[in-house]
Amino acid sequence: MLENSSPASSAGSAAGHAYSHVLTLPVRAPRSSPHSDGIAIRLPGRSRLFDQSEEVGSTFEIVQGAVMLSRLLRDGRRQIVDILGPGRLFGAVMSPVQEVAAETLTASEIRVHGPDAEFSEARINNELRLAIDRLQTHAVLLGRKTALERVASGMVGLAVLLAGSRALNGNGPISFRLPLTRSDLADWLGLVLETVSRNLSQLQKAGLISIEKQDRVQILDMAGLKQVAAYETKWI
Amino acid sequence: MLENSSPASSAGSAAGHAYSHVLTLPVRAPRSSPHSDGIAIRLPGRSRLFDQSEEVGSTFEIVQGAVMLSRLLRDGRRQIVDILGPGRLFGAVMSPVQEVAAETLTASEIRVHGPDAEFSEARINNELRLAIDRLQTHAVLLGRKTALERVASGMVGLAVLLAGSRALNGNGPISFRLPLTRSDLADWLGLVLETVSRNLSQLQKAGLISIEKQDRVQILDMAGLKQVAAYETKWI
DNA sequence: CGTGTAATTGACGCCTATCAACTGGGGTGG
DNA sequence: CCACCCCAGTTGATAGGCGTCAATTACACG
Repeated sequence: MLENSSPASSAGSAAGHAYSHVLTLPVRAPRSSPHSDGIAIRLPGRSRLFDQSEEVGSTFEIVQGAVMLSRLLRDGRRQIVDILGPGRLFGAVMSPVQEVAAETLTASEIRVHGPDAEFSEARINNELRLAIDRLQTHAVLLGRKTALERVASGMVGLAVLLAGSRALNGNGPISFRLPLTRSDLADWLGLVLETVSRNLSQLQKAGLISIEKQDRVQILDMAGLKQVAAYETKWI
Repeated sequence: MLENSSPASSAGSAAGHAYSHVLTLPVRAPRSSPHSDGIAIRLPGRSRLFDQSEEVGSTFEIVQGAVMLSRLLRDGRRQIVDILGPGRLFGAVMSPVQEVAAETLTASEIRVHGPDAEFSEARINNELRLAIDRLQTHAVLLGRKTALERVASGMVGLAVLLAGSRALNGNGPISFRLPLTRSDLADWLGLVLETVSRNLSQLQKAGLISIEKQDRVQILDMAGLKQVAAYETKWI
């Protein structure tokens, strides 16, 4: 027979979650008038917005903060498929049947729009196209980059997300708090957490970044980091 | 210093292309009246529709056949990010600035719509959402599946694309011609061509598929294949 | 029938996963 | 306020899966 040892090892990182105090808030569509532009709610980090395969009628708009979208295989393997920052939409408008789970990474302000909320088609199309572009970029990372390139790419991407796109070109040192655990990073970059840790250390030894207190990241040489990341020229 | 040996090995499979007689047809927007529903053209397999980073004003609609979208890293590493079948749209409407190259896989009939073509917003949104769903599914494959699972998933996906979605549930043997070389499959599944070949052989030895003349595929046990593929239940 | 390219298969090596021990930082309770 | 605990993170040793290199076979096309 055909022995296929599916590595359900990363299941541990998916099931037993990083933060035990995850609040699963019953976020539901606001009962307000139609055509409202939604109510804004404040959520702590690690709040579950909705689960994979859950029926979701609302569309969510990130006012500030960050949200990750992830998929699970039945044996528990997890892939974080996207990470979103301010301005981005997700939820009902982005996919009729939810195929992902959504969770805040940092304390966030999220605007919740009911099923009858009116977005301009141009806005929706634009958001959908942005999502496709990010997913295609990530496919290249997952399919064709080495572990070191992935980790470097991840740091560049998070710097842009958390410190603004000026991070890409400005040459002052950029710093931000890592809102992802090593296990999250691994599930985003298609690695295991030890490999993420090792390669972060390597980037640090090379003088490209520095990490303090495990989650304070400072990018010391953005140009060098992008080069290691095999970063595509046209981005953002 | 930081030694990063980027595996530009798959460059060979990207640069020196599989079929040397690729015709780069100057497909341009039809000069016909606005609001036309486009002209249909017939193309042989391996016709390049547009290149990565090329300015493309037209939107393409697959009447019949199949098209692959791919991205290249500067060192030549290639990732096939999506494979499309009849009914699908790609080109201008799908992304304002092209970030992918598009090439037919099989002899195809493609409808070319000029920049001012009118698609219903619902149609466009639906196409964009489908693309996102496929890309998310592929991210799970690239980030979290083993080589055997990837190859099995690829065969299931191609069966659906080339033999219709009835392939998924019907229990008669499904057969189709593989329109991808082993090198293409590798660039799609995030592997090298030898690994693809080995795992196809393994699926064959397990009695799940059979391959004749290198490109005649027959799926003998779809249920078993889906199981090996770690195929998600809700699909198509 | 001969040639060129794709595909298969084998041998080997390396990168990343796995397993395990240890370290560090934050929170809590005495 | 400090000591302890718990869990995230780091680092090392080892293993294994997939990539690499190379030789052979199969197939398509003249």
